[in-house]
Amino acid sequence: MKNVVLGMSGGVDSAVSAWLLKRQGFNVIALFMHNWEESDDGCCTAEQDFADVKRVSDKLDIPYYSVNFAKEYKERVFSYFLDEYKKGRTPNPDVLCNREIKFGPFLQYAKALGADYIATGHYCGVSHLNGKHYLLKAKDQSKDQTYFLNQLSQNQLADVLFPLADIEKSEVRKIADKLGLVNAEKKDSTGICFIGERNFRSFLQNYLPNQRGEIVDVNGKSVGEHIGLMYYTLGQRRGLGLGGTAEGQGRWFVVEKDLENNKLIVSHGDESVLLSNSLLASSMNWIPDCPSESFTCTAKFRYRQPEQKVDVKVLTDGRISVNFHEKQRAVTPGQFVVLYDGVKCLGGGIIDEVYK
RNA sequence: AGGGGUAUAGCCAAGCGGUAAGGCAUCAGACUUUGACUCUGACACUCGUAGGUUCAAAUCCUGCUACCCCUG
Repeated sequence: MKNVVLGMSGGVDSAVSAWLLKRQGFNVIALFMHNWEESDDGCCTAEQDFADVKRVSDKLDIPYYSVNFAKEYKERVFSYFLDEYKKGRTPNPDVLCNREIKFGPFLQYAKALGADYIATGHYCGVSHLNGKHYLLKAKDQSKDQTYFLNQLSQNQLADVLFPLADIEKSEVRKIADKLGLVNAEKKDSTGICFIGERNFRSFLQNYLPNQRGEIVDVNGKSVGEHIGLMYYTLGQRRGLGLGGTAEGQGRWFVVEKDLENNKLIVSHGDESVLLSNSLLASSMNWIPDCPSESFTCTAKFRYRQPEQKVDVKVLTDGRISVNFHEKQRAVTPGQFVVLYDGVKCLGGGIIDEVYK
């Protein structure tokens, strides 16, 4: 009997994953990760989650353990997260969390425990052909999480199982309900992985100094004050506090950050200034290999966005240039561009430059 | 201290005697394993202020106050 170490979060997805794996004949071991030390009042959600892991594991009659990677998380994910914000970019920590934690120390720990495979409750699939490993989109397109896994290497994908590849989310809920799992109705978790949902501003404020500055419109006219550039991202409209003008109605959007002068540049009503035609991305990861020097495929520039048609060119330094068939709104440096060919996720990279 | 204009929620802004449109912001939900976007809902017993006319005023009249503009 093969051993599978399953990352169990306390949520319904990984719980049902455990049952599915067990039904497939695996010897399932649940492993809960504790990766963030709550220093503030964000009261013990991790403990709550672990309590759910216990109850689910008992119900399914599988052993469970807990492991703490808070140090690794801080060093490999959180530091990057803060660095990006310092540069005025908008990072996606959860992509890194997968590459650096779940498929890093967690994977190694599982192997040390004697795992033949690791598994997670991600909505995505994996397939293997001629020694190559492919990352596939989930059957439930609306929940597909390949975007967050675009940085996984061949080694990281070699021995992983994704039990939810072919199951709709609604089905997962039904199974949990039928099994009588305590988290059958538990709300999906959101917010930064392991850190959770919290007031973004007050959270960041604990780690980064913020400097108030001027908000100016596209013509350079001062229209307000911002509370620190790091709190804003391109295309954002909430939190600006800017009201109506005599010129007409419309919403204000963040168009650009001027780090040098600590100015936030906004546009009123006209969103066309947020549209771009192409981008440059680095830190490319290919799954399994770069298809060719230039090709056409689809891409996402952020999670939960419909795929867009693009032309990709691989540059000599390994970066890629991506041209959009249709202009895209608010493509943002720091976010990942993830490429797809049908159901296959081809990999992705970090957006460095965006061109109008 | 000559003349003219404007004063409606945090910001724009309808209303022109019959019992306060709309937009933005804000807040709350929904959506969401980033940050956003998006969607839904809430949001002026009151119209600068004090009086007056009227069955009835934000709407008409008068005084006051504030701001703006023009001429001195």
